[in-house]
Amino acid sequence: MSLLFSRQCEYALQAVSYLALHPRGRLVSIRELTKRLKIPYHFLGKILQGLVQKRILISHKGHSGGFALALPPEDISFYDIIKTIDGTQFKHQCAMGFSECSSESPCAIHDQWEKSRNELYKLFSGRNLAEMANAMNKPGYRTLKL
Amino acid sequence: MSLLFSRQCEYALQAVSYLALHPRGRLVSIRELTKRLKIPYHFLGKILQGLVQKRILISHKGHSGGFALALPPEDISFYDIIKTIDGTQFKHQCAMGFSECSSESPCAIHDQWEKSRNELYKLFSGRNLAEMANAMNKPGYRTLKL
DNA sequence: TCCTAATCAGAGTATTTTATCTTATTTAAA
DNA sequence: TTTAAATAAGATAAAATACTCTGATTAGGA
Repeated sequence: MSLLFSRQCEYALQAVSYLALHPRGRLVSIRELTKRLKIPYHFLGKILQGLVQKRILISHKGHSGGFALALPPEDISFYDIIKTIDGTQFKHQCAMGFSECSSESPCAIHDQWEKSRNELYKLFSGRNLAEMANAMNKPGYRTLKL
Repeated sequence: MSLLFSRQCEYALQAVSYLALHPRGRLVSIRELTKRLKIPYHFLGKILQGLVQKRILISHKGHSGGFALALPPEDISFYDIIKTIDGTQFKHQCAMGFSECSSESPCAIHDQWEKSRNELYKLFSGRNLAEMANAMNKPGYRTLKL
């Protein structure tokens, strides 16, 4: 089971991060992405297709084609990806699964969870892909490098 | 899609919270629980069966049977429930889905996510059901009351 | 021009999760 | 002692998610 996001969404975040490490406009093939990220080939194809339709990525068919960010990395946040794939439920959902949970009618852990959730929301929406890429290029980071 | 935990786990947390509101040892039927919590009858039956096998609950068959906490509510935390149903992945898992993510080989958001995750872990493991029940009995709380 | 390496698109399959059905068993109360 | 109200347990169904396959289209390069 995945934790915060669906598999699809996790894969999308990974792929988009990888694209952000490349110079603007440079096309990266599904082949390269799936090899590097260990994601099933056709599954990633589908996911990226979706992001093209949502105008987050662009793609070129044919020989030496591939995918690239549609916008400058400064203008894309993780949350932009998350909401196109998993929707916006992240901002509202109760941790215990109560549908009617709110500050007027809270569950036993409503306030604390809301606090953590807001911090996470800030993390995902407040930083753009350029900042992410910078962080990944610093010496300590090793998970995703060109 | 559920967020932090599986549906099963959410239902279990709801049910166990409801049991904690009752006097120690008082049996509550599946019927009452599912009515009160709007959980599918047989599905909750299965879930509670599992918690009985894990010795978190006790059950009595037959007329006026039902379920109750196996231990004093002071000795049960949300995390006790979570780990029997969803396992312990919550404590380790990377938000971006990288399997090799760690402080030695972190992803772009590793540190911040770890911080939030630890706070959440404290929330779920550091408070017991008695404290939860107290919180739920205070005036402001309305989601779950007897 | 023709071949090959790509994505595109949609259908199809597999797996996991969620939910239901059915029958058996237990037990308190009438 | 009978009956009704419970849980136990296994089988099955439905839905959601994850993944695969295939054929079409596109476009660069030999």
